[in-house]
Amino acid sequence: MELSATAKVILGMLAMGPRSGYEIKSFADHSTRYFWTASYGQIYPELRRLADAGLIEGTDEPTGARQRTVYRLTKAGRHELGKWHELPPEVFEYRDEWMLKLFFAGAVDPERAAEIARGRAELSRVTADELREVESRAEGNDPASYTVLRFGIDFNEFIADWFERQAAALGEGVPLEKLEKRAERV
Amino acid sequence: MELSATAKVILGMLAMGPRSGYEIKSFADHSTRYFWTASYGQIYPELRRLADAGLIEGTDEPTGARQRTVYRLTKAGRHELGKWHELPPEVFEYRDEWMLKLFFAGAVDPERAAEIARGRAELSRVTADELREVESRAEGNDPASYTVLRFGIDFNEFIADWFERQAAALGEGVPLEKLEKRAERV
DNA sequence: TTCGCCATGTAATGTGTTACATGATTGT
DNA sequence: ACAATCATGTAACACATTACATGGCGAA
Repeated sequence: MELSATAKVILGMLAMGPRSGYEIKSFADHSTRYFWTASYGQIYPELRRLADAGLIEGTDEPTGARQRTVYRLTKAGRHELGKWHELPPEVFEYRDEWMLKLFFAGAVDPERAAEIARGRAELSRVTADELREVESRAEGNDPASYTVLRFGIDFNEFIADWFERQAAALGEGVPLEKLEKRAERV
Repeated sequence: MELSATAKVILGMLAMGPRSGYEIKSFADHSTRYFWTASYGQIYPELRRLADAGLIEGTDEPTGARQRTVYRLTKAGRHELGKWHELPPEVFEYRDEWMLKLFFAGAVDPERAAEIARGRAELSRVTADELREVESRAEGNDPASYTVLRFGIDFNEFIADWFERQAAALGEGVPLEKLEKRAERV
């Protein structure tokens, strides 16, 4: 059975414990979203498909009159998740508009190159800060998921440092002190 | 005017010089594909749309009886490209199945974590080698596009080194970072 | 003559986001 | 009473890949 992108994240999260669709989404927004997103428009229909296929099962657990369905893995679901997990990963997608603009800068507007590099550095600096926030709130992480988080932090810091150096090298009319201040923040 | 993802790469490449759809595709396959892909199914329809909108114009330049249409930017196209280039970049997408599997390894199969980390390292090592190949064939790169290439190499090497270290640590059941922090505290 | 490359294009299918729509509960 | 959050779901639209389909050219 072929699992959709959203099925993979749903099954994985249910392996960590029973959850509602809403909880899957909000957990994803604080964890996997940096490398694997999921939207309601995908989650709810997929939850239904997975239940129809017998990989998960939902039980009604309302809060007062507020409807709520909590899903958990079935034996078949756990088996399917295990089969997927054993397979060599295949999906790797990276699309970065900063890189595209920088790539064309020479033919479009060479003066802009350093500015783009600085912007890219800043983006990764902000992302690293967000991830450090996630890290400070995380409790009892197992080694593997902590590794993923740590990778996010280190790799974004690497990118930020790298492009700050390049922005200086690509040389433009930004006062040096501004670059230096940014470098000090590391 | 809103440019589609494919319009951006087409316009940028035509700014470097006139090209056929086929040439745009093969150039993209050797340059932007690492951060911005384009397929024939998008390129040819988009070429028609851009020509209809007056941003590019095509002239018939067949090779013998083999049909061939070479496109170049119009004044309006160059203007539109410039407007896009000035805007702060917005698209950043990163989807990595290795990270997803590693993230769930604790709940699915902890023994597999080190293996996934090693696989991820290997993937980036191979990509870095491919990019070094591209670098050796590249001639007369302008500083900005060379920066993009160099970034690809350095960042993939960083990832490969990082995950090789982690694979060793995960093999022992503890991520490196945690060991280091523990050592610092003592 | 066959293979690899040049060259253009369409159709089916899949994937995913965004906006919309509805309504309950909790804390201030 | 209001805002934030909990909670579920659909419809329209956009985007992209893959497979398919066609055919010429040049070299071994």
